[in-house]
Amino acid sequence: MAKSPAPYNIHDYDVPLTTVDSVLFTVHDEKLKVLLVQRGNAPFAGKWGLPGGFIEQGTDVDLEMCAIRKLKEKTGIAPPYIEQLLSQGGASRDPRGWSVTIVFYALVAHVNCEPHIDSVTDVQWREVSALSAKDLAFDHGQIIQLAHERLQQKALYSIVPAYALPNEFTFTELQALHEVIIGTTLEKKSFRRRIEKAELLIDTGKSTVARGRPAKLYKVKPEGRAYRFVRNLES
Amino acid sequence: MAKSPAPYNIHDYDVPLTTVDSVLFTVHDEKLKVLLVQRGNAPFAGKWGLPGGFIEQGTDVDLEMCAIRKLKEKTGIAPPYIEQLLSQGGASRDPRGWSVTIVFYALVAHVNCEPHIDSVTDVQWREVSALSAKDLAFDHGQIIQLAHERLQQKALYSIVPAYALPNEFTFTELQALHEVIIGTTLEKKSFRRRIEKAELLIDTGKSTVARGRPAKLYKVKPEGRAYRFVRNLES
DNA sequence: TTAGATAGTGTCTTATCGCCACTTATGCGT
DNA sequence: ACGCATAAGTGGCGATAAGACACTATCTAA
Repeated sequence: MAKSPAPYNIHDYDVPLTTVDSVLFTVHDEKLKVLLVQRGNAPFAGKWGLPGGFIEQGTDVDLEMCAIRKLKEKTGIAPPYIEQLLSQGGASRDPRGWSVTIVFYALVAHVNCEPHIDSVTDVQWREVSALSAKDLAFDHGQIIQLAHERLQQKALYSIVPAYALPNEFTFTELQALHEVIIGTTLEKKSFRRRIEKAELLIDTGKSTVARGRPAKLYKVKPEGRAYRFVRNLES
Repeated sequence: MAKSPAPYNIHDYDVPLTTVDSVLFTVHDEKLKVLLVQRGNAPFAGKWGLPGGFIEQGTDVDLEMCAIRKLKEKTGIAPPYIEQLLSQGGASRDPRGWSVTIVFYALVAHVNCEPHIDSVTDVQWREVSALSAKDLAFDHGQIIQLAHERLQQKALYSIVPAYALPNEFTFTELQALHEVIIGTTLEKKSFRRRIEKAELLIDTGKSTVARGRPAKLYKVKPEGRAYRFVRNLES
């Protein structure tokens, strides 16, 4: 327990193996998907797990920046939305010993990272409803389920899921997205009333051109990003 | 980056100084209070901070159990309610280097730990509204504020604050507690409607004896503890 | 010009919430 | 013993919000 102030030695403390992982969601083909990475090293080599890893003490200024760095490496871009989910830690979740993971969940538009992901083989979008916890590394199956439940709450009470859409989107697209996340249909009028009351969207003035009546295009208000925002990809 | 499976050496990894801290709330004299501990060692020796510390890898099975152990050491009992708040981590929050703290918040009835705390000098209940962030160790002032905000949400939408009361309590006591937490008054009828609809309380059949009409005594349903519960102190 | 398709609105009904007065049940002072 | 002060608990009205669903609006394609 000798403790000289300046020279800090990690061996003075009973410190667990600490990592940062993220559950990155997107929606494609009307299905909710999550980004998984095939592990190259033990433990769980060859299995698929969440993107993440060790903190780089010289690079990462805080936990969120660490999570963003890892996601950027795997997808090519920083996600427009990220938030801390929870931390899991215990003696038995990693065969190497006591470990802790700080988990974030994040959203990204599928189109914005498709090219980068298509170019590698060890990173894939996987449908959430088709995942089996026992096929995943560590306790990542359970963590994904927790993240999904949190995202479902967000879909019911906020417009956070909008960050899984391109910058400009229609009301109908947003509703369809929310429906995919929560797994049921929503009333059109009620949905619109709720979103309008929140006043978190800006009418861009533009409209879609397609079969049927044109739909107004909206984007998320910058102030709507009261939660910590990451990077502004809009013009 | 050499990685032999079995022998695990902490120095192979860039691991931060990881600790577990808790924000333990109670209510006494119609004021919301939080448990603080005076630090004996550097950094911030002499300053007051949250109860917590390093994980004991041989003792603690997971993060929550670690938090409970620390609280038991300081108060003499395990809190009837505890939940993870968030994790803070960064390069500059601890002068010793990159550090992470996993923070829990918890509730306890003041009467249940008063004797133990009165017997020591380095543990105190401190009024939340009278705290100044700059007088506290690390970023603990900011963390307490976040915990308070979370508790306020719980007071508006759940009966979690009930765990800061003795096992049996009246509706009026519960309402007064919620009012202290959120800092405003609540409508009696609306409050009762909300609590009754949730069906999380059991009528004990007993009543108070005092001036005025006797009040029914309730306790929290065991199933009301859908959130992870800690220890059942009731008979 | 019209049918089909999709966007967006009007409006009735139903549930919920804030509000406040009223009733109920006790202790206590005289 | 009686009524008054005190605190618990309820009734009920009007405002607001939420669900349901038919209706209108505006485009493309043939």
